[in-house]
Amino acid sequence: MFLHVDPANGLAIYDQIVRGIKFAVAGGALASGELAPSVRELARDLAINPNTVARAYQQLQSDQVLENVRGRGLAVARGALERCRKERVQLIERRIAQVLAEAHQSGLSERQLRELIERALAALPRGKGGNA
Amino acid sequence: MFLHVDPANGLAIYDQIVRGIKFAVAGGALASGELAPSVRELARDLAINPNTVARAYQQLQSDQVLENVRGRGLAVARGALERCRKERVQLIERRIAQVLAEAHQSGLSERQLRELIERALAALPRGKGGNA
Amino acid sequence: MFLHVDPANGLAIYDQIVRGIKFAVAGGALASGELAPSVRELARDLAINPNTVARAYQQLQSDQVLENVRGRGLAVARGALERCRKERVQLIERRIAQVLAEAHQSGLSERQLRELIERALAALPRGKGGNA
Amino acid sequence: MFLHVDPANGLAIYDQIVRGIKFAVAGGALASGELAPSVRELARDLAINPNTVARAYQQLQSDQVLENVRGRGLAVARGALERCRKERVQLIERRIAQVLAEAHQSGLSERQLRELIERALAALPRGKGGNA
DNA sequence: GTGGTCTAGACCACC
DNA sequence: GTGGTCTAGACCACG
Repeated sequence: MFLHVDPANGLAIYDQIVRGIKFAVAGGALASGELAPSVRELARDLAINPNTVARAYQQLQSDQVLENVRGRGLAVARGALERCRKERVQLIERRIAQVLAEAHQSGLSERQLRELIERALAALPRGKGGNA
Repeated sequence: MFLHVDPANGLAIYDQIVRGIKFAVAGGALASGELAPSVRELARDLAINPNTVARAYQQLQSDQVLENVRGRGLAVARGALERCRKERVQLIERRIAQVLAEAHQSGLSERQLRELIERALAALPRGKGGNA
Repeated sequence: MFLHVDPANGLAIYDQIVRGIKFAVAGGALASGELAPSVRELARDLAINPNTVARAYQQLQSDQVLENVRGRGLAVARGALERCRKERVQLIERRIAQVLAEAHQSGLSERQLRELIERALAALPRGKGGNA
Repeated sequence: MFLHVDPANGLAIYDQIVRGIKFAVAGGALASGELAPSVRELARDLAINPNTVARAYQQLQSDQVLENVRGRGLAVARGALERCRKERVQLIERRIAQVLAEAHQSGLSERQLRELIERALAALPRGKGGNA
């Protein structure tokens, strides 16, 4: 399964699903035209309320990442790959900028910041990046 | 004034106050024993409800950053400086690690990440850090 | 209902709720994982304002006695039983020590003190203790 | 000085003064007819606000422990000794009963209670009791 | 003047 | 349905 959900994440569950699906599309795990897992199936797999999955899928439709294929389910929309890749970079870029700005404004010097960043980068699991 | 509040920040207002006071202590703007702005004064200055300030101050007391001096107001507690500095670094470290891990897990390579980070660092306002 | 509140107690209502819930956990009336009464329900039962209950529950969360289960309510946290038992004994021990020290310092002899204590113990309702 | 005040006691300062004076009378440190320290003197000695002392003295007058002697100050009233002794015992008795009842109701057995009490009694400073 | 508490009622996001 | 947040206004004790 390409999707994990952590109820204690702080982020809303439905939001984690939205992000998870978008990242799956951006990373190629879900190709254009392919069907996303059904609401019931995903809800069962993640052990969450189907309403929550439905809400996430609704937003993914309004974001034009998924589209309803009558009688078959929800498929990855045409053009979703580019949209998701762009959004992913934008999203991450914005969050990085925000966190760094906040940190800097709190009184830490850029030197101290770089040190923290290097430590964080060193702690990353190896060999997963670069698929997109 | 060493404190700003943005109601559209996503973060709760009372939480922004808590963080703001803690950062002010960590950065030396509020020294041990000094009185924090009174509930009513801060509420007036920030144009928010006194209860919201009171709630923030309440939490700051349970975090041992402020302490009640009966009839005079809330003073910065002994040991608050160290506590706030430690907490500031921990908080920022945790957020940086979280954002980078998320970004990396989303499929970006470390090289791409570094590029985004450099762009964000370059965009920081100069010459404010290093006070602590 | 395992919880009573007396507005004329001197102790703040929200504090009585905090203590009541902790004692309920310590005494086994609320087991780990079980949901505490909802804010609105408890407010209705105790005939007080929901905000007052919410405030108590807020503190119980920061004390790691309750934890938020999104959309379902507040559940007794893991480890809350031990925490509450320990705290109960500490709290009572501290109060007893404080009262006795005060009494002794006020000029009563230990003999007089013991007499008062025996009278108080004799006045206790029988057969309720010993559950923990 | 027969009087100590602890601003971090939780108990209001003026109340600590009231109790302190009453206990001083009950214990014989202040005899009937003797003058209590002046408001200014006591305020200086305890490093507190004169208003606070004045408030305590006001209550002591309404409790008939002190009485105004025109031009000389506040003297211990006739009959104050008996009144204070009685009140002292009542006060302590009530507090002991309350604490023990609370403790017992919280789920502790009488055996556990006795153990806590013995520990507290053992921790008392020796040889001060019995003056009254 | 200070903070502490409580009530009342509103709006929000989430499940 | 759940809790979380904010506003508004009142009353209290304390110094």
